[in-house]
Amino acid sequence: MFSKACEYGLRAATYIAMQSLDGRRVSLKEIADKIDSPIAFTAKILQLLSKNNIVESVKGAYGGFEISRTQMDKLKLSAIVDAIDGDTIYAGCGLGLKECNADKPCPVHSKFVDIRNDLREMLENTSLYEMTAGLEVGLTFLKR
Amino acid sequence: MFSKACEYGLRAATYIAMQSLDGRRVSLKEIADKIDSPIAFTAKILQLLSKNNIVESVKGAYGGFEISRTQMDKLKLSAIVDAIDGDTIYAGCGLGLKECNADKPCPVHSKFVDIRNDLREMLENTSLYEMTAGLEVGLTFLKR
DNA sequence: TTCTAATAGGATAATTTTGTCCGATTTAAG
DNA sequence: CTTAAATCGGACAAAATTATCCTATTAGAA
Ligand code: FES
Ligand code: FES
Repeated sequence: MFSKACEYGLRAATYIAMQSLDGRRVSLKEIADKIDSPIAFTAKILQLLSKNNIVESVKGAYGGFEISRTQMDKLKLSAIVDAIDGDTIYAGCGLGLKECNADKPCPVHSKFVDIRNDLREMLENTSLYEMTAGLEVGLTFLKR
Repeated sequence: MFSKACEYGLRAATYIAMQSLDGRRVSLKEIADKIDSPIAFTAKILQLLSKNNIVESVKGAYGGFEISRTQMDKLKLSAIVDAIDGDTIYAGCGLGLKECNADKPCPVHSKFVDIRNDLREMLENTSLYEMTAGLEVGLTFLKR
């Protein structure tokens, strides 16, 4: 569904948000450990999220990553997916035609757009703050 | 969403089904041309579909690929996706945890399963025969 | 029987994605 | 000022996916 990079990005942002709620800035090392991701690869993804103003990065000693309380309310999952995977999910045709195009649709188009729209709506309506809700009380997990 | 291989497989099977409706057995070359796919790669995919009894292959001169009328009614898109991409779509977690597991769900699990189930149902309920309907009358396309 | 056109299948190559390494830079503490 | 801990960023490496090439095999037709 999403690329590995995007999956790591979603998990990382969620973990940062959760810790930011407690006022804790977190390091790359801690993030990679808590979401079970390759550390150097995760660094690249966090750089990208930082450039897209999705997470805030602080360099130097005692630095790390954080997300402000107001940001994690406004920030939807779609922003993260857009930043990492681009619009392939929304624009791509289910059968792999160059782009999805209702004027010259592929045979699954009408059924596929419904599913894709549901996915899009879910991503656009789910905030990072919501993502943290179950995590804190141990109902949901970012690693097993 | 699907791998390139799977997209080619779905398009190829659909084209074969459509031609089989007219009693025409089609060659690899024709298929690749009509669905705009790399010929040798498409050959691999058709081998796989043939081994999984999704298409029938006939070797030698005047050979090619075909799908019987009864088969294209029974055959659902899910069979093709299963054969090529396996169960990653159904079993995979939206955030990339090892497997999707309701007992230790990720933060998007509850929302994600609904979308994934819709996709699964669509694939399981759409027959290859249905796929050919719009194609013959020029309402849908396998290439642009 | 021989020729020809087709799929089968193994080996290999190119590309993309994923992942690692290392030095540069930044920043706070001592 | 020096040191230590952290991100940044470029180069590189590994793995997976996509794509190509070539030979073997098959089977119909002349
Ligand atoms: S054209 Fe294929 S999904 Fe829209
Ligand atoms: S556990 Fe993540 S989608 Fe089910």
